[in-house]
Amino acid sequence: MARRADHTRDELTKLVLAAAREIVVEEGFRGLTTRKLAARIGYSAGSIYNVFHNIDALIIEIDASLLDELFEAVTSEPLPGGVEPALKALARRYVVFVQNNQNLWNLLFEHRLPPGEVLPDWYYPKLERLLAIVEERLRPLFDDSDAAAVGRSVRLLWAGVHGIASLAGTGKLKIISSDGAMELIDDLIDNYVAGVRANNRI
Amino acid sequence: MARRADHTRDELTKLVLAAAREIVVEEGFRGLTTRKLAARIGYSAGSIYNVFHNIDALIIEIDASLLDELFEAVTSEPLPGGVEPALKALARRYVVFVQNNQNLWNLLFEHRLPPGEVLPDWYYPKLERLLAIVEERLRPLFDDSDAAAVGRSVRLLWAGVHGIASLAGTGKLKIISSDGAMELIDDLIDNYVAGVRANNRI
DNA sequence: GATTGTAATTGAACGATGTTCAATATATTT
DNA sequence: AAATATATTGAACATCGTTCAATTACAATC
Repeated sequence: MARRADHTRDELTKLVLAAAREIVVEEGFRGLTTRKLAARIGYSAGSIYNVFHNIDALIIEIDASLLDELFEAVTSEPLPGGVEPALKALARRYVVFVQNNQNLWNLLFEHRLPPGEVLPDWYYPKLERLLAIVEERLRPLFDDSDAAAVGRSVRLLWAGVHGIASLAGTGKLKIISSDGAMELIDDLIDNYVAGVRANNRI
Repeated sequence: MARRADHTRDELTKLVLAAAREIVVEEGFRGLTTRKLAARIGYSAGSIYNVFHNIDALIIEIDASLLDELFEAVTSEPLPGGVEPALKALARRYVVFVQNNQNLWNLLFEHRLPPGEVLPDWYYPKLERLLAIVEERLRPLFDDSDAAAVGRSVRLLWAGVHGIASLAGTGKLKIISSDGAMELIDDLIDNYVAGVRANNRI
């Protein structure tokens, strides 16, 4: 059989992506194989390669859509005023999103590109605009001239929250129960921001 | 061929472990395969399964020895006095160790057990005694009665440093240059500890 | 409408992977 | 010397991602 006209190239792309997400949601990212994917959409494994260069490219696409959805989840409602409340609300939405999308989130953070491969250029802005939300709320704590310090804080908080959520999610370190993650994050924000206030006297 | 007496069971175990570490150091943890491992020690792939239940068990063993070495690296010299200097020194030794053992460290934090499998009981104390070092230095910041708060801080700082080192190491988020990781960690310690001091007034 | 060109789809194949296991050969015990 | 136990192997199994010649349907051209 060849050249069915069941779907356009574009439809097929979306079909593959949707089926891949389903598999990851149901079975985790170890369950995502080309043959299972092909079976689910009623095409052959080879057809996937007509639409994606390889499985890594597929995964990157899923990751990208996840980041878009995180942005959506984090910005859909207005944030409360005040630095700490805003940051805590952001972190809470982040953690809730991660918990609601555990398997997909694991895909995003546990998947490693083969050595030498790099993420496509369009990928990074999706992250940057997430960082920008944090930066906006953090800026009042710093002197206008000290843009470097703000950038540092944003990245530090992002990495910190990621570290907590990651260790809580995998349980690998047995450090943090999933419930306790939010507690730790609140602690981090409370004390870090207090420290910044104290050290910057603003 | 069968039943050579080249090595005792114990020697073979150590041979396998040593060869596995070499491979990971040289090629990253994706390079670690049973056949390559077998070839390097001059045995067949099947022999590895005489000594380790499977590859995951082997990796856990490598992880464990790495944690032991980290403990060694972190405690070999006395820490400076004062909370911030001690914590920063600890973090610095941690980061240096991670940088000096990048591929092995990636193995430790990127390897995931298959769903359902759990780490053996003897694994966790190796982590706990690392956390205990941090806790010892952090305790002066807290009221004696507030043991929960100290525990939170320890785990939070550990997860935060892990998050920073992890994102710096993988470059996946393009957030942090490897050089900048230490800067972020210092920032975290400086401001977090200042915040704890301010909030606890001790 | 017939001919040509283009692009999609497949199934088989390739070289890997982790793991299992009967067969075998050596040590050890009786 | 015979019997038992154990270490070792190599082939086999079921996977995996990926490639590609062959096939077929559609689109463009005449």
